[in-house]
Amino acid sequence: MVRAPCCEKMGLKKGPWTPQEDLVLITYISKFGHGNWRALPKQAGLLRCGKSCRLRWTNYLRPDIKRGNFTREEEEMIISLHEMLGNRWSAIAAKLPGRTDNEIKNVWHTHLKKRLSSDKAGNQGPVPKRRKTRCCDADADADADADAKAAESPARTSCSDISSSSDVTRESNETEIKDEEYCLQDSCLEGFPEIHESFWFDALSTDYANTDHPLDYLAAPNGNDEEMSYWLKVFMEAGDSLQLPEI
DNA sequence: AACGGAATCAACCGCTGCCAA
DNA sequence: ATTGGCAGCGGTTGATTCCGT
Repeated sequence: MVRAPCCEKMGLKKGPWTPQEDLVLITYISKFGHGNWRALPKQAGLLRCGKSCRLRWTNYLRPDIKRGNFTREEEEMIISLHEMLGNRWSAIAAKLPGRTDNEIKNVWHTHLKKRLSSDKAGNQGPVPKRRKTRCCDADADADADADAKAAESPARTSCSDISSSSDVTRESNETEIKDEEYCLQDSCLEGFPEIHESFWFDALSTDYANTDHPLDYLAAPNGNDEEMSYWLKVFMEAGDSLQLPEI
């Protein structure tokens, strides 16, 4: 097999995602889904490889992700599932709605492994000092909010269950678009113009820039499908010859 | 207040398996 | 049966944040 060139060699960006990139990705996937990760960044105007986009979406941006501290019950579940399944993090994540394999893997390595070893030694394991995501959960209240929001989410599926974003976007936006129409065959993508990265960035609102998380803005009281369409229109109208594709 | 070590977690790397040609 | 392209997975890394001194 021939390995695809790495992002760096292709002149693609690496490292932490900016809120602007997040918004571009969320907006694009909400509107068009992600049938083809490899084609997505180009179509959306992102200087990222498809792999990076997929990871960002599945581990961080999906609307059904449950953020905040793991509950004791979740931790116990991870431990027992790990006994059965081993390091099959995606399989474990499938049993824990709203949790990603990456997150579970991190928790295992940082908390649970230590706790287990200290339990075996007969100690009460050290209580995790903190768990704070970098841009979502500023404190415990935020954690609680995140949990509450997650609980309100109509249908949370695990990372592993998501092979197409259409489930998520459809349900969250209450649209009735069929899979065939929503999935990104190349023909579907043709309607979406290729946009230079700077175009999106220039079009961003300050409101969005002041939120902690892209979804905080998009999931705000007005954050619905119409909101998405509105922003897309704003973006499109900022350009000269760009048009919303027909879906 | 400043510093250094520890903890955390987002993101990357590289491999595997699946599928279509 | 073989090859190439892709998505997904698990391991690992490195930047950031926290906490104790």
